[in-house]
Amino acid sequence: MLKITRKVEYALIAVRYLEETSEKLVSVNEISKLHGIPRELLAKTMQKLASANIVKSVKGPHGGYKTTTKAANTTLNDFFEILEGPTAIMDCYFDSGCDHLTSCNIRTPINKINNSIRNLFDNLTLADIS
Amino acid sequence: MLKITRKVEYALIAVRYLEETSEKLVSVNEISKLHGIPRELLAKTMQKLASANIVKSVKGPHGGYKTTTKAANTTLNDFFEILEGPTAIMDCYFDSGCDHLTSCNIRTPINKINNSIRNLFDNLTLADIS
DNA sequence: TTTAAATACGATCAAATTAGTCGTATTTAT
DNA sequence: ATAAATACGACTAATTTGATCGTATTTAAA
Repeated sequence: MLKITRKVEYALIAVRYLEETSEKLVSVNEISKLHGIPRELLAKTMQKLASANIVKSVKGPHGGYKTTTKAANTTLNDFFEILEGPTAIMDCYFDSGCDHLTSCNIRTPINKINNSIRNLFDNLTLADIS
Repeated sequence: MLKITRKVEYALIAVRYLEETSEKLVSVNEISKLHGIPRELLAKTMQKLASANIVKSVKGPHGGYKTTTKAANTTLNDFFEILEGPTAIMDCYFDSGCDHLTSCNIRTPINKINNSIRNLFDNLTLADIS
């Protein structure tokens, strides 16, 4: 519970590395070798960041990624959701295929926890945690 | 990521049910049937809460559980840790069997996220989310 | 214009975590 | 004695997460 996934870990590592070497294009290969991250997994992660405009991708030889201006201001909530879909402490929050809704006595607690976490991550940007 | 586990879910349901019917002893059987929770799993969960003094157990016929005075003031952090062990967003926080420590560029971010979450859950009690 | 280095993306396999079950022991009111 | 309850460890099943593979696409440079 409450562990971040590898995807998020790798994405954080990559974004921070890109910020350090800003301007220059950096390939997945380089990051993967330097930080001992499985290449293909990092590649997919970068693709998600690219389609959310956190990083810009350039194909072809000497291609790679660099951060966009958007990167630093991205909230943790957005960052997490880009990589793993909606953030919620329980699935019933979205799915609502729960059988026990009538007898459910933890809706209020779950909502409160949820809102607290969301509020926390909505107010922390990547820059804030650097 | 950031999902609560069934153990926590079941524990919350049980504690809230016990609070409603306070004073009276309630058996695992009753809670499990009423809320459609696997009996044995709930039983183990209650045993953890009992050994942490969140609830008091009474054995024998007409035995069961009831909440202690400690229950309502328990922080979410304690509650989660009783059920699942130390809360941290990454294992390297404890294990520190990480190979990449020298090249690790996300220690600061991880620490900041960790502290934020811990701070959040240290300042929310079971009573607060009711 | 071919080649090689890069991203893009879906499918599949492996590993780890979480959820649930089972068996047996212990306590205790009746 | 018996039955209803908690206590607890071992085991199995299901789900989620992590990693790999194959193939397509783009594009700089020989």
